[in-house]
Amino acid sequence: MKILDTLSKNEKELDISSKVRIYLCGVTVYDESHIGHARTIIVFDVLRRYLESKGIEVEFIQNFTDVDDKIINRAKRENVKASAISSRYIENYFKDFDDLNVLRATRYPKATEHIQDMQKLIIDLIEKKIAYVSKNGVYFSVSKFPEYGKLSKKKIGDLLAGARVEVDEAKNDPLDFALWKFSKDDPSWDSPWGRGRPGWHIECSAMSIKYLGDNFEIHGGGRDLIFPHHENEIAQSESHTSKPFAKIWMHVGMITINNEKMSKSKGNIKSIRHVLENWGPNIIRLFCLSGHYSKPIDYSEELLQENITKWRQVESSYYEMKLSIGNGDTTKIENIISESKKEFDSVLENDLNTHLALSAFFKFVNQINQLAASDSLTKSIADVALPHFEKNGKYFRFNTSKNFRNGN
RNA sequence: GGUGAGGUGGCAGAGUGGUUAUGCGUGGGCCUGCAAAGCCUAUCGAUAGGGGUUCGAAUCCCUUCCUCACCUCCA
Repeated sequence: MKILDTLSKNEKELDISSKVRIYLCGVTVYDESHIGHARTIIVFDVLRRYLESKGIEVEFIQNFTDVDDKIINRAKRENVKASAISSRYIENYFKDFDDLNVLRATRYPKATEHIQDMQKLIIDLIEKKIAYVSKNGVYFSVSKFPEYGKLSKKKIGDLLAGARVEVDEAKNDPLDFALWKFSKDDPSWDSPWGRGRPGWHIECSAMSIKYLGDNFEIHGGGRDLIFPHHENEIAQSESHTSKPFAKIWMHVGMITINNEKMSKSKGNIKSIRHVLENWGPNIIRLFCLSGHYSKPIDYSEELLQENITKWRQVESSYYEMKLSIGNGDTTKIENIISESKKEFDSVLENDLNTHLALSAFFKFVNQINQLAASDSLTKSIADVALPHFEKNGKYFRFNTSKNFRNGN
């Protein structure tokens, strides 16, 4: 299987010689998840299901960032502990994503439960003189990692010219980023350097290495994480292990509304709960998979509506197969299925092109509906076609059986 | 300003040198008590503009314009 690797800018062959280890940067749990989160996670869900369907073992780790300024601010505003906020939205997360039929990850490590692991990593970086302690915390010294910028293709000089880096006299260099921030407020832990909390990026380095090792197969997330988050993760992790961090960096495009990124500040967020209530899980999954994962998808009623039409066709074919009777020749359907399988696999093997995979599936569905319309869909055909239908459907994890009023 | 990704029919989305797939939409028809769904059939492009390479370009090169993302937290 080939996957577009952000770092090398090439499609790279996924190593399936043994278990495939995937680390996906999850969400910061300070509010409801939105449809953009859903897209990234659904794309990885399909990747994972596809690999597993091929008999490949997948270890899938997805973190929760449960220590963060946004969580702390919200906790202050509501006058509760930060942990109350994060546990509320973790619960919320599982509710949303279970309803979206996303398989649970192998493990959901939380930042707050890996403070020791992060501190160990920071200690190592300080010993290597790549990190330093200053007035406000511990910082990573970007100048000690010559390859800094290799993922996002940024040059250090350009970054400085951007002049948007925060000015902080406690840092040796404006580009340096925090590994540990001193603070005595609510979520804080003792450390060799003083009480405080971890910086954002260090958790993913510490947890991915802990659970997946130094050099795992795929590290993923939304495109917006490329810089600075993943860039910083590479700097920390590779400085620590002296090995290439992830073999493939896979980034999922943004969901936009009127061609603008969904974001809190623009107030154009569509929460998963909202979309779920209005359209349901199948339509959301179809919508999220309707374009290539690396490109943006524009959220619109029109596109969702189109997916409703498609979903009805799928439902209809399932219903027809379930209700079919009689015997008949199955060679034609066997050929259709074998074509469909071939096409389905080959487009997914080619950088997980879910849009084309869905096309292959819809083509098959349409064939079934044609047979049904001409009264030639027999039970013997359905017996051959249903397993294929269900297998395809499983990759996308559509909810079928529940929805059929006349289903057996 | 820097970096990256793009600009293909009303919309979505393939196609990396040789009849511009496919789906949605739209028109007509079949089916149906009506509608929806389903099925059949028809229908649309001068592939952002301009130059170049070539027998031949959406596809390669140059150039102009436009869009988005990242450069601050972000899936």
